[in-house]
Amino acid sequence: MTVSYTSRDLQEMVIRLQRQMAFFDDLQSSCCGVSFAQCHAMAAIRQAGKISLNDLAVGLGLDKSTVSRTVDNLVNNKMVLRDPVPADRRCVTIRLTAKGDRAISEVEAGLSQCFESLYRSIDRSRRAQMMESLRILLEAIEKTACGR
Amino acid sequence: MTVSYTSRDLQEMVIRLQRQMAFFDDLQSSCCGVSFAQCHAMAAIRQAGKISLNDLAVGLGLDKSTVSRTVDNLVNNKMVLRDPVPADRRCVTIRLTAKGDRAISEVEAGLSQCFESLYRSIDRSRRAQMMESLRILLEAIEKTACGR
DNA sequence: ATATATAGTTGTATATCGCAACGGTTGTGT
DNA sequence: ACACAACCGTTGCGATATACAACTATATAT
Repeated sequence: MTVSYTSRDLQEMVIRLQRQMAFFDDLQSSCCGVSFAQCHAMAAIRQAGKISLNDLAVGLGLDKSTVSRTVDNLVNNKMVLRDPVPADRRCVTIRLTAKGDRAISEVEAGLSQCFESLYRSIDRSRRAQMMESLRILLEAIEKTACGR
Repeated sequence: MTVSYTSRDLQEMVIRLQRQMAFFDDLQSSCCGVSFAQCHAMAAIRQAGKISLNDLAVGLGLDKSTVSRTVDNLVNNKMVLRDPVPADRRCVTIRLTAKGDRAISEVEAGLSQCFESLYRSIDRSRRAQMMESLRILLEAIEKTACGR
C-alpha cells in the first residue's frame, strides 16, 4: 500500500515546520537579555571577528540605519564595541565585548543543545534518510525561484 | 559507503530551511497590499467564516489589543468588517469583505502555486520518502520540549 | 443587587524596520 | 590641485507589530 501525497501535503508540512521553528527564534531572544535581531547581529559579528557597519548590514540583509541602531543598543548593553578605523575615518569596526561573546556563546550553546535533543529523539535508522530528504528539499527550494 | 551525520548538520539544515521559508512570509506580505500580520489574520478569519476578536486573538496567539489594531487597519483597507452581535453586545464578529476575500484568496493561490512548483521539482521517486521524513521531523520537534 | 467575569478599545511603551537627508571622508577625473 | 562623485555612518521621520495595563460596556453568578 503506497501512500499518495500531494503538493498540498507538502505545503501543510512546511508551514507547520515553519511555525515550530519560530520557537527557535524565541529561544534565541528570550534567553540572554538580547532580542532576536540583536542576537542575529551578534552572531554575525562573532563570525566575522570584527566587521564594518556596512558589511554587517549587507550580511544581515538590513538597512544600515536599522543596524546602526541595533548596534547602539548593543553598545549600551556593553555587548559590542564601536572602534574608529584610523585608516579610513568614515568607517567603524564592530566587535564583541567579553560579555557579548559570553552571551552569544550561551545562546548558541542552547540552540545546539536543543538540536542535539532533537537529533537524538529521531530514530537512528531514519537519520540518514531524513538528512538526505532535507538536503533535497533545500536544494529544491533554493532552485524554485517562485517570484524571487 | 554510509554518510555520517551529526546534530550540527541537522541544525544547519533546519536553519537554512528557516531562512528560505522566510521568503514565503515575504511572498504573503508583498503581494496584495497587506502585511504579513494582516495576512495571517485574514487567513484565520477566512477559515472561520466569521469570528470574534477574542477568538481570533487566541487563534493567532496574540494579544487582543494587537489584533484589535490589526483589524482596525484591515477595516480601513476595506478588507474586513466588524459587525455588532445583537445577542451579546460586548462582542463583534469579524468577517472578510469581497475585496478581502479576493485578496487572501490571491495570496493563498500564489502560495499554493509556489508549493506546487516546489513539489513538482522534487524527483517523483523521492517524494514519499521526503514526506515521511518531514512527518517524523515534525513529530520530533513537537515532542522535544526544549524549554517550551 | 452586587460582585465578578468577559469583550473589546485605547493609552503607553518597546522593538524592528526602511527611506531620505545629512555630515564627514575618501577617491577620481581632468 | 580641485571639484565632484562615491561612500560610511548617523539621525529624523514614519510605519508596523507587539504587549501590558487601564478602562468601558455588557453579561453572568451568587
